Amino acid sequence: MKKKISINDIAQQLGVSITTVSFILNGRAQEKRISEKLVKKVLDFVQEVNYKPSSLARSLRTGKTNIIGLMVEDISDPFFSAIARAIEAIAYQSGYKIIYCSTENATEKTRELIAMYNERHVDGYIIVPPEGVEQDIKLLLDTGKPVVLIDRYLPAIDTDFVVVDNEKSAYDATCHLIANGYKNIAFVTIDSLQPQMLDRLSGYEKAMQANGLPQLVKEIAYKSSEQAMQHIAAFIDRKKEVDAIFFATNYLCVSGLKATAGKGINIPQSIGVVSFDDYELFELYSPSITTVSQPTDKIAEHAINLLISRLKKAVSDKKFQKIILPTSLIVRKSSVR
Amino acid sequence: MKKKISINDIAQQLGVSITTVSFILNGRAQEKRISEKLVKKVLDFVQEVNYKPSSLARSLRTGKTNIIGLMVEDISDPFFSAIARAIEAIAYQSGYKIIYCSTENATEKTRELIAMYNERHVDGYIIVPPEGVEQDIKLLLDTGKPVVLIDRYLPAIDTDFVVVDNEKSAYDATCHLIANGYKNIAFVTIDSLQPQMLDRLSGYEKAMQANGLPQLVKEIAYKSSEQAMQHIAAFIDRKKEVDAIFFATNYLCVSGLKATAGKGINIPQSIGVVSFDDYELFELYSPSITTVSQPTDKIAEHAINLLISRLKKAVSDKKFQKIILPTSLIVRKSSVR
DNA sequence: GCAAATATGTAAAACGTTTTAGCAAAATCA
DNA sequence: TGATTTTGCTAAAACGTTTTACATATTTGC
Repeated sequence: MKKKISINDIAQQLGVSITTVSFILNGRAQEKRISEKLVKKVLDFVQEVNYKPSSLARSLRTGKTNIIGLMVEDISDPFFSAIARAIEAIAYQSGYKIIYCSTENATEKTRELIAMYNERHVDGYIIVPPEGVEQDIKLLLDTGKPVVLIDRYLPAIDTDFVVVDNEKSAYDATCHLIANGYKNIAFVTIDSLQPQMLDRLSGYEKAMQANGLPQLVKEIAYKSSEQAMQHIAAFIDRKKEVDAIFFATNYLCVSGLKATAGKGINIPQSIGVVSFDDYELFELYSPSITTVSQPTDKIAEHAINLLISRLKKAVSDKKFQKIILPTSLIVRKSSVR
Repeated sequence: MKKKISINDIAQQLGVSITTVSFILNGRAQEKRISEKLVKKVLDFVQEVNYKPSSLARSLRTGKTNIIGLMVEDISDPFFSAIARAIEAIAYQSGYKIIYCSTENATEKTRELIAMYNERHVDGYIIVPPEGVEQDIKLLLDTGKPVVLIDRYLPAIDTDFVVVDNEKSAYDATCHLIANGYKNIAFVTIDSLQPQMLDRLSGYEKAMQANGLPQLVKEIAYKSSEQAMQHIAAFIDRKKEVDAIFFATNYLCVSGLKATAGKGINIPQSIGVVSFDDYELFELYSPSITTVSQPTDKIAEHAINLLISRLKKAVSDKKFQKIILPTSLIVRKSSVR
């Protein structure tokens, strides 16, 4: 079993000092007036023995790890995995690595994960925050670690965030259903106080109100896909008057489709459907499902660039950026009759 | 901005030595005969100031990071993300953290990622290997880092792996189509020499041969979902005699469904469909798609337990485990007529 | 020919842990 | 009482870097 080589070995074998090797490897040779001859000698040798500095030791010394912690709700949700991959790609180009994890929207798990990331000395965070982690995030900010929130923000926390215009998006989507002749439009959401959910609800409510239509909101306590399906099925059975459903998230819509699939309900004739968050399934489903599509690439781009710019300048100008992006309504068959 | 507290601060403020604090925190107090009184005093103080040891410093000293590198082909593919989440869950329970990334099945990217993980001193690896990374993996093994391969193995590398019985699975799935009266069954796969793909092909070939049926294999050079769709569409147009398609991966099948959707082709009447790898879409699609379902939980469980057991015992008994798991055929409407 | 400036490099501290080897005081023994 | 053992704790090295502050040789200026 081979032993890893260290900067010390390099220095010894070449008969120079560790300092010199370090300067050369960090591109400070000219500044430190190391002769070109020696620079070449060292670089060649380093190449030859395939020496890689220990990032552990380097981080210990510099206090920087070049690692960004990314915490999303569920890495297997296509919306979040799309964002994650986009963020990763940009970060790599700037020399940052991403380590990600799924919070499952659970407060306790998230707090533990934050503690773990903090312990691992990640340089900065991009977080999709569940409720109840305000104190933990404040702690990060207090210790000088930049935090960018995405998908939703925490009203109590003053920091950068990137979200979409949830209220307007929901308003527009609801109006689209109304324009297609639907009148008894139900809004199916999760029982959560998170701002993005409240904004979507508010958009729906305003649209219905503006059109003098009755509001019908169903909150699901999301435990599992199976349970959600049953609750939605029961809801549809009970509320015969409903002629359209606006699902507040993609996974609620999937559960909803499973619920209707069993009943032989005709979409879009007997019930119109619109969902938040696009998904490959919605494009291929029969009928295809109309969705509010979030600009995942833009979200990723803004978030990571914002974070990197914070990391670059040690100065923390207290001007936090609150970025609100527009969505696009992708009209498919499920909402047109 | 608060400063992080170190073991040194603890020791100073309590008027004891660093060594003592370290022993107590590592649960070696009794062994080292530290008085209970002092133990309590230290633990209380540590709790009070919420001290967390620097994992960087610890890792530098011990050579262990308690981090496992997980490299899958595409973290946004539901098959891989399911495995990733299961692995993560088990690893956490044993005190290991997972950092994952997507190789995109690209040799160069994977080699860079391996180098990066190595540089970060991860303790062990779980890898879905693309072609051409044999040397890099051999290097890891030579430096004493355990590596478990999943989904596929590398014939040239002797190490642990967990795969499914691809040949038998493909054989059975093909026989299922044959039993339902399909005769001109095409096998659509990617142009890859990876063993799991060759095994699936081989299973198809043997089944067709055993039943005296003509073989028709279409290899797609997978670049993008869009391109794959066009190639499959062209293939279907050209080969009018084909009455069933067996897709070798889930993403090929999705492209295939997009291709047929445009043509008004009737599944399962005019063309039967079976896919490798289950997927939520396949359950909800009309008609629902028959799939070869891989036991993602079992794969994850075996892989992580194998790796952890290697990490626990420094002894490397050269007996590598080659685990081959069975799949299950989930029969849905797309293949029954 | 001598001081000053420049060129080329290095010693050593620091980052925050773990761990080996050992020391002083108290307790036990004979 | 003096030798030995036990108890309770600690000094210092090591892990592999970065960086500050300085050292030595050579060249330049006059």
